[in-house]
Amino acid sequence: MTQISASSENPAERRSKTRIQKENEIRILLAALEVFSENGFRGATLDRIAATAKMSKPNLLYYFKNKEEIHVALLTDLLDVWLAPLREISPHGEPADEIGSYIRRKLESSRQFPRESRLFANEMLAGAPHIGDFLQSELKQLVDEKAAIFQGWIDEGRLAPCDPRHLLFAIWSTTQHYADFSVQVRHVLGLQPGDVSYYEEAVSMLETLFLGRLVPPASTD
Amino acid sequence: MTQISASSENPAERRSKTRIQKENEIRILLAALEVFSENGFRGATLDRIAATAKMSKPNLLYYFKNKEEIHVALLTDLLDVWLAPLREISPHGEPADEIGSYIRRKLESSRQFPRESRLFANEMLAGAPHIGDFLQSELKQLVDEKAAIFQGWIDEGRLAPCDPRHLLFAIWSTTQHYADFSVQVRHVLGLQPGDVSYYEEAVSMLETLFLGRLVPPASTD
DNA sequence: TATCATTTTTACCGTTTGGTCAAATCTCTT
DNA sequence: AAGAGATTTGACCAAACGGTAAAAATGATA
Repeated sequence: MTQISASSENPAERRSKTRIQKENEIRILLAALEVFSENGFRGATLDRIAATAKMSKPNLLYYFKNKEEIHVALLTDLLDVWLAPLREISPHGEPADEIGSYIRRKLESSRQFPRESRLFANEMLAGAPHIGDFLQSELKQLVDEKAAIFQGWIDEGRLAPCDPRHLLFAIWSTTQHYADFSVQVRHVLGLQPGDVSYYEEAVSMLETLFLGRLVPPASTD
Repeated sequence: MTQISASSENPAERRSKTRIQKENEIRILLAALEVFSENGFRGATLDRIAATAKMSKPNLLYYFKNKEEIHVALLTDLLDVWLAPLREISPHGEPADEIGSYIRRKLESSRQFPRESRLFANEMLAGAPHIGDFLQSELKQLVDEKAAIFQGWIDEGRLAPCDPRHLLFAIWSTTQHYADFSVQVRHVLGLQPGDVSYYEEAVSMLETLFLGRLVPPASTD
């Protein structure tokens, strides 16, 4: 159903979680994901989360001590999902293979977890008040590491000279766009609300863009 | 200072706007842009907007009859800014020139109007409740028109075969990313809060990506 | 089935929110 | 300098907000 892990520890000092506790924490996190990802932290309300979870507000607060704790629990789960595709980039493969499969993993992640992607986007737009530290430490470190791999390829002439970190930005933005701006994508393509058929076209476009030559040299005839 | 036009008509049936009216509407819209772009529509409050505009809340509501009217006024101004760079794409230029200058215009727009970009992004994440019509009609129409230009270039072999609308998505996402996710960009690059020096690198990266050949064919030696 | 811990609900609290109203103040014109 | 219209404010309201307390209901276990 989802990767949400119910890893909070609110009804504190409990040895192990009861059946009901595990179920309800997941129900709450799923509802909160829905609400936070659409309205951001400030725009979300406990009443809406409780209603979405089909649960009374005080009952919800029995499992999480306040609004922020729910948000943090969601973001914590999210960051693993976010980093996973990036970790897999290997220095040993061909640049085209590595970049290609990274794009496919990110697109797949967008398709599978659009709400998680929008949750992340909302946090960014708000200035990353809750995950600023993560961005500066964990993410920066991983980016530096992977950027070094790209730089190695550039030095060997296997990748066009470019700023590797900006290459990553380009991959992130193009792939996440299909989750974060799905409304726009659907409206422009004239698709129905639930329709996500555009993902196949997206794969093809981004492979052309990142791996092929989009614009051939101008002919002079 | 900005392109905000103070084009609302709230203190209704007034023939022409007074000096004070024009000034205050702009003050309000600037403050609202600040607040809406960070927190989205639901996350923004009239109190915060009023405080940012250094104005009492009832005074603010003297100029705009409610929260939504301010938001709509902002979005209306915004859509012109958003479309402007797209309108300029001409079928008569070289693909590389047209796409290249479109990218530069969009990046420049991101640098000049980051808050407008985030306002737009917030509206998308919330499911475009206020500009769904615009997306389906005006934007779709313009996209279809420009996509036809791209398709013409593809048919003439001057552009790699690809879905032109997805090419536009790729340009939008990569360029807007620098405004919408500027926090992430800065944290990953290790820059200070106000620093937007990365825009030059961005231009260079996106020109390589869209106009050059990023990944050369694998050598077999 | 009695017991105890867990879970859920009802009733509530103080604050914030979007918004109104009427009185007070200011600005512009004459 | 006076009057009319434009602007601003303080006081207020009902609803929504995040959150609490304690009792009631349920579940697990013996």
